[in-house]
Amino acid sequence: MDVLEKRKIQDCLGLPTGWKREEVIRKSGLSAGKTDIYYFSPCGRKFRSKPQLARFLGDSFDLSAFDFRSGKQLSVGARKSKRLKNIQYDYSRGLKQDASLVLPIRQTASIFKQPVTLKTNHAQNRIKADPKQDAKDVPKQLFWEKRLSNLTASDSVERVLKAFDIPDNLLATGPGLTDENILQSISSSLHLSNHPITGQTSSKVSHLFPSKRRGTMK
DNA sequence: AATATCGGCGC
DNA sequence: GCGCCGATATT
Repeated sequence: MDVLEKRKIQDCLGLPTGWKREEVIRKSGLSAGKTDIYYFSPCGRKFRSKPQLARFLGDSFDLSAFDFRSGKQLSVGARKSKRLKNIQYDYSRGLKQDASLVLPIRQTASIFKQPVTLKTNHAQNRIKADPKQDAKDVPKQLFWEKRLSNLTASDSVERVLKAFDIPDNLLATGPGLTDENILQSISSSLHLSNHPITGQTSSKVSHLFPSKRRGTMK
């Protein structure tokens, strides 16, 4: 791997997942030597200015502290200090919400051992298929809705839309679940099933693990 | 036509 | 001086 490639990869570190920053040096003309900065979103779209980036991300993102040229966040102390040696490397703030586009599918792999019961309707088998039990929902990962955290809706010009406000009588009970997670959870429930959508119906504290297990939104 | 590159306006 | 984006070159 050559030096240039290495440099590019280092530029990627610190940027939100999937985003890439490119530095192009002009090699001819009156402005030879000048460098242009480009960003590429996870879906491959190119951005060549901060306003363009802001238009794409929408109003819910604060890019005021983001320096487009350097790709870094301006630290609060950077104003008066000549020494820019140790800048805070927290770019995840500004672009966080738009990060990777991982589909919200179940990702349980076969390498994770799970109990399996073979069921047949053959007369000699003790365990037969139980229609009631089989109709139950397949198990989901706890707080699987968090997989939707980085997904946002876009309008016709690919501008990210701001999420709806939700009624304040809806409360999340899981760790780190935000209002956006709730909205995404409800939306996906509407999309995936015909069943009525309810909030948490069982006790807040599980009788199995009274001290630990918490409920989540259905 | 789409993309890469440079010019140059305007703050 | 420099960011931004239109103009022009390139594929």
